[in-house]
Amino acid sequence: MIYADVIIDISLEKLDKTFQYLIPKELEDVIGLGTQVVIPFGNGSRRIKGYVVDISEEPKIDPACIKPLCGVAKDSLAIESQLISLAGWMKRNYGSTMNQALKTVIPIKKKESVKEKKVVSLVLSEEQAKVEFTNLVARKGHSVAKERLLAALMENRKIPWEDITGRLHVSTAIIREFEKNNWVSISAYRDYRNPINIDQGEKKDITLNEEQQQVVNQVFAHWQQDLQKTYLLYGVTGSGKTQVYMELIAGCIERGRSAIVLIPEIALTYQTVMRFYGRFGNKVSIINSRMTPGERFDQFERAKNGDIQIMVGPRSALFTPFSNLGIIIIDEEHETSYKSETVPKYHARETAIARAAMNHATVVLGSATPSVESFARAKSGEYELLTLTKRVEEKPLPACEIVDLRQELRKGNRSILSERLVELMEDRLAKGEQTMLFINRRGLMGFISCRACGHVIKCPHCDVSLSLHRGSKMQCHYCGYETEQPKVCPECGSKYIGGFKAGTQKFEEVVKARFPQARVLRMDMDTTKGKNGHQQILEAFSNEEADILIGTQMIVKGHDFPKVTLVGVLAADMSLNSSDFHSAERTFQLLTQAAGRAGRGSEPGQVVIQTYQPEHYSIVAASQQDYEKFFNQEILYRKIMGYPPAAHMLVIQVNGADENRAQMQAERIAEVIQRADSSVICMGPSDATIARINDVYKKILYLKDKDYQRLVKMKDAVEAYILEEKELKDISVWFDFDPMSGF
DNA sequence: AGCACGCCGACT
DNA sequence: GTCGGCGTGCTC
Repeated sequence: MIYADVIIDISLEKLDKTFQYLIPKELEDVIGLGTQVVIPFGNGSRRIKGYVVDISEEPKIDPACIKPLCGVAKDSLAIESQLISLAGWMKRNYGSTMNQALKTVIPIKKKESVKEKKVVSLVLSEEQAKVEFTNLVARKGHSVAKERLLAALMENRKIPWEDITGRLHVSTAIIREFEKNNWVSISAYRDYRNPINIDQGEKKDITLNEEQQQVVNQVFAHWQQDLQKTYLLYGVTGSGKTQVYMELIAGCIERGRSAIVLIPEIALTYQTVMRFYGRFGNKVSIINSRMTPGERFDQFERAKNGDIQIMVGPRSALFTPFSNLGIIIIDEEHETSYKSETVPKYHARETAIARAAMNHATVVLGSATPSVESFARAKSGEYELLTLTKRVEEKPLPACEIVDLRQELRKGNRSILSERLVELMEDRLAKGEQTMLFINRRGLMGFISCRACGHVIKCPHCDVSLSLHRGSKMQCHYCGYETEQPKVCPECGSKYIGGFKAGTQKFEEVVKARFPQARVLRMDMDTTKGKNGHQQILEAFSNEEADILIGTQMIVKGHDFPKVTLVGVLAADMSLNSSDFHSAERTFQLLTQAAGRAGRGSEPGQVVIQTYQPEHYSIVAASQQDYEKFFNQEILYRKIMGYPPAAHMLVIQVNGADENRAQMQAERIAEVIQRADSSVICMGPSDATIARINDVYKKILYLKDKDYQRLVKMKDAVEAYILEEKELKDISVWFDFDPMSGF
């Protein structure tokens, strides 16, 4: 007996679960994941449509209660089926429930998200209505609901559907009856929101340089036979990867296929988007995180209807329902934002390749600093490598210097600004050129510690250091807990307790004090809170309203400031010291990108990297802008240590409010894994880096194996165990394959 | 969403 | 007792 898990019309949140149906023998070959089927539903077995989301041989309920499904729906939408089977793929490979996977793939139509409002309007004339109303009243309280509705309609001839079922509390059966009696009419209307409220960009004719053209030709040549292939476009900063993307997209559209362009959220700026509008006009749509769910939903509808051919957006744009997808481009493919942080914890790169395989489409991964994983695959021939080695207009790479902060300290300079950096900044100020100072705040920064005993002030709920904010308030970044800064150390009573000076705010003060004549701008989470906070600051800096821009990661992503000739990296090792095997890779990427900001205009650029570890290979390679040198060192380290891409990892996180129970269950899960396959390396359980968030304890199991599918099997074994154990209700288990950030 | 079931008050 | 209306809960 083969059963199918069927999800009823996904647009309805209330029926957000699957139902099991028996697959008739003659349909066993026809029905697969994503097939749209007709099923008997509810009392009276009325026939409705649903999608097959899973197939199994085990009945989940009493088999006698399972009805056979009626058949395959004829007018089934190929795109939806495809996205549903993609969701199934994600469920299998990343670990989640089918519903979680479906929700990431298909946006749920909430009431407000589809702007399709049903309105009930009165057909009866005022006199007729009065007559009917008195008739109802004459029944002396037998039809209170009908009275309510009719009275409301007499006051207001048009009432939205939700108001009737909600505010008036009248059931739909009554509205239907009114309609049948021809008392009211029900009308629905919809209109799309259009995010493109910018004027058409000026069209620039782009001519590719020889190298770019060659890369494009290489892909086109392959398209003669087949579109399905994955490329890694490795191009140094400023080599014009975007032009190549656009040429490929144009070629794709000529062939009648659509394109998806993924861009990290942080780089999804006005500038970037305008380049696409400039070239492709109204064929393009965008989605971003600032849009409401409704706006995003509308853009997906436009894609489904074929109104647009190109979708530009962050990770989630991968699920744009194009039926004739031809190419998926992932810009800055090394970015961590391509890995989902919520279950299913999918990676856009792998998922894109899986989706492309369903459409016979091309995937192009682009980066100046490819992830070690991708570059290794390109080297092994799994991806085809395309390279751009020349900067557009042959601009030289900036000159890079490393400053050893240990020596600065020996010289007696306790400031965070080295002598060399100060000297160069003064020079730029005198010449009227701009400086960017980059600070990596994702380290141990801005916390309060005691210099006498070393005690660090932490959040009582989350076990992370509190950071100092304006005034003397201290706040937890995870849960928002706030407290007053203590005057003496709560541990030893020493009064030598204070901030570790290094937040962007603090740093801005230092720079302002050192260069009182300079105009300084700061860009971080605090100053970009407003709607266009980002853009305002970047525009101000671009218009030369400031001499110095201080900021975190967000200032190094893809903005062109021609007047910037000096980039200072304040403490390169900050990211180097995190407890994550990606730390060297992250550092190299950040440094390379920060350096790439210098010398975008006519004047050559200069870069100063301050560090306590000047001999570290990622810093040396970054200063020389030598990716391959870095890669060769890094891949060696990954191989020795058995980290991806040399092996695959699976992190299993066990969450529970009761620490002992979480620990015990984590141990049980470890046993389950050992029993399932003792050759898989399984470590832990141990505490997560942040052992407790919002009073939920997190225990970590960590598996390693060369074979990804073997880890998938371990995940399946754990899932089966959880399903079996009813007493696991109070704990939750998450899977994270090849994690990108710490855990 | 739609359908049955069961409760409740009024009327034969 | 029975009938119609209305709220509630379930649908493999």
